[in-house]
Amino acid sequence: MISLTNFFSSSNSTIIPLFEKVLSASDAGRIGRLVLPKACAEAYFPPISQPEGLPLRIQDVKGKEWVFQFRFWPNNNSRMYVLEGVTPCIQSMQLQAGDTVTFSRMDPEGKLLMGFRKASTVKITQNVFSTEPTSFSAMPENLPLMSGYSGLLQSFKGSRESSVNLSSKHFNSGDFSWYLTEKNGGRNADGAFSPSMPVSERKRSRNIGSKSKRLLIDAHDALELKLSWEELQDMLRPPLSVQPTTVTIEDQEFEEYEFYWYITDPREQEQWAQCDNCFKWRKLPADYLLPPHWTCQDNISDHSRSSCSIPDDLTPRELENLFKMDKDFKKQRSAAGQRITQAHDSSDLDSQANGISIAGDLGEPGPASVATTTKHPRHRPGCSCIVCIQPPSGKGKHNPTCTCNVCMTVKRRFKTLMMRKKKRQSEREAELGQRNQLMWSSKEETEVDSFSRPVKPEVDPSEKERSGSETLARGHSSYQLQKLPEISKSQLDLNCHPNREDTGSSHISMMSLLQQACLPLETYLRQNGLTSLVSEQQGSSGSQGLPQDTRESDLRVQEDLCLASTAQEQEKDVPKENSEPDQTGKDQ
DNA sequence: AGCCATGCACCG
DNA sequence: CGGTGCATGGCT
Repeated sequence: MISLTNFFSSSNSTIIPLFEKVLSASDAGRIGRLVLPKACAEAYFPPISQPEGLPLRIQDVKGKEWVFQFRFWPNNNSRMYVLEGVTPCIQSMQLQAGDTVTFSRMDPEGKLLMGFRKASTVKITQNVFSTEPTSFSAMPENLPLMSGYSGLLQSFKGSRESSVNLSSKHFNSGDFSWYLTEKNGGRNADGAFSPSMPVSERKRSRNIGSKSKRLLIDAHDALELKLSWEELQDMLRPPLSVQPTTVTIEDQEFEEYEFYWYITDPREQEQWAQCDNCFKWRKLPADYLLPPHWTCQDNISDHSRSSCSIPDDLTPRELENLFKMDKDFKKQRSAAGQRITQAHDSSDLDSQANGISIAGDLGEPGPASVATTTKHPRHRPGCSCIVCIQPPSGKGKHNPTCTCNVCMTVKRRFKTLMMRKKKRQSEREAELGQRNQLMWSSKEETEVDSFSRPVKPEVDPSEKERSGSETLARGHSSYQLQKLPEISKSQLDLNCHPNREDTGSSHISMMSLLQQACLPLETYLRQNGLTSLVSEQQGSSGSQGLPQDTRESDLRVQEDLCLASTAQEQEKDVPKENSEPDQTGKDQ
């Protein structure tokens, strides 16, 4: 079983997916030469000026280290980059033409890693690097990494029993640490391979090639790549040994697991759970797997709050913030979903087949993808309906009367949230009635509007560093928070499309509530602390000056949490270099 | 026009 | 004859 604590524990290594290559017949053939996409080779492998190149040490998924000769041939006025001596490696992986090899780098060591993906199956075919604790960066370096990253994610999913760290702290865009691989030369490769190249592979390989053209995108854009927690949820699956209960409702299949799996923000140390009896919120360790039915008595982690008679851990203000975050978060989430969709090259069959949703380049336009989520055939990456959010690969629609764990949890939490919201609203109205009767009609709206102004003129210096794409997402923050009466009157729709709510209708979906209920409340509720954290990390960047009580500030932090915190870290770690397109990979 | 899969000549 | 380096041509 996955331990999220371990999953997100501190590790000093981060895996940076680099690129992938669909093996051609030539690549998989007995010649032992793997043609590298030129852009990938120049971007991610050490620069070579001589055709002889240099040996590259690359560790495969089993931990075995291979040494390939990375070199090029003059070709016309250009170069053809190849890896020589790949045959034994490809043999050991039992790869053939059409299969995909992925290249990654483990930082800060700079160690090169390679994985693979079989073309014949969408299923998991490999284990992730098993020799030592590793981690995935939550932020691939740039867009073309997507497919490679998906391969790694697939790798990860194949090793769900192991502890893998997801960390973005050590990401260092543009920093190529090749010294290790270059210093350790020597070839140990030879052998043969049996090719069986499907005709279609040509086209697929070309797709990879076309993607590689985007390798050298602005490094700043690369910083915008990140993996949202929703997509992280995609990575989390119950162990294979866990068999879901399959239920068919309205011709749709459901998978229900005993536990409702959900992931918490690793940057948070807690999650929130609500008592089934008293509806109080309790703070729980982040790695606690919340069962569908939970009461204060189950709060074994904090005996001082293991009784319904003990006051709520959740303060009214926190709850208030939670609601105010809702709409904005949906906007952000929707925008992220679109970016995910854009990031999916529609011609990349493998990526589609994998259904890996990765928040990719935020600004680069791309062809609309037809890729669906792994959760629901009609949904798309970024969809945040209950089906797609449901971590354990839930399928199909949940109808309003569904009593599955997920729905029950959401409904329960929704109920309590509604109660609290109503209570708070009535309190406020009563208070306002004493002050000014004229405020009756638009109290809530006024309050909301005061919190939902578009981006302030004064901008956090750190935000100025961000790309326009993120600014765009940020600009979507002019949200319209649903008002409680509308929520109350609305039909709960577990399958509402996220975008649909942005139309401003009174329609409210369970999706938004699920976001509140399923995602760690700490993410929403600890803005101040996180704001402080950001301030600390950025030192004298000036963000400390932001009033922590400002909702917009909170909202930005909220967005940062979901989309930009890693980028902030990058900016902190590499303040200058990352603002320029990376040229280190260029040939000298 | 550039990339890349693959053909093929040359060389040991 | 197999490996190496380069050339060719399809494809985008």
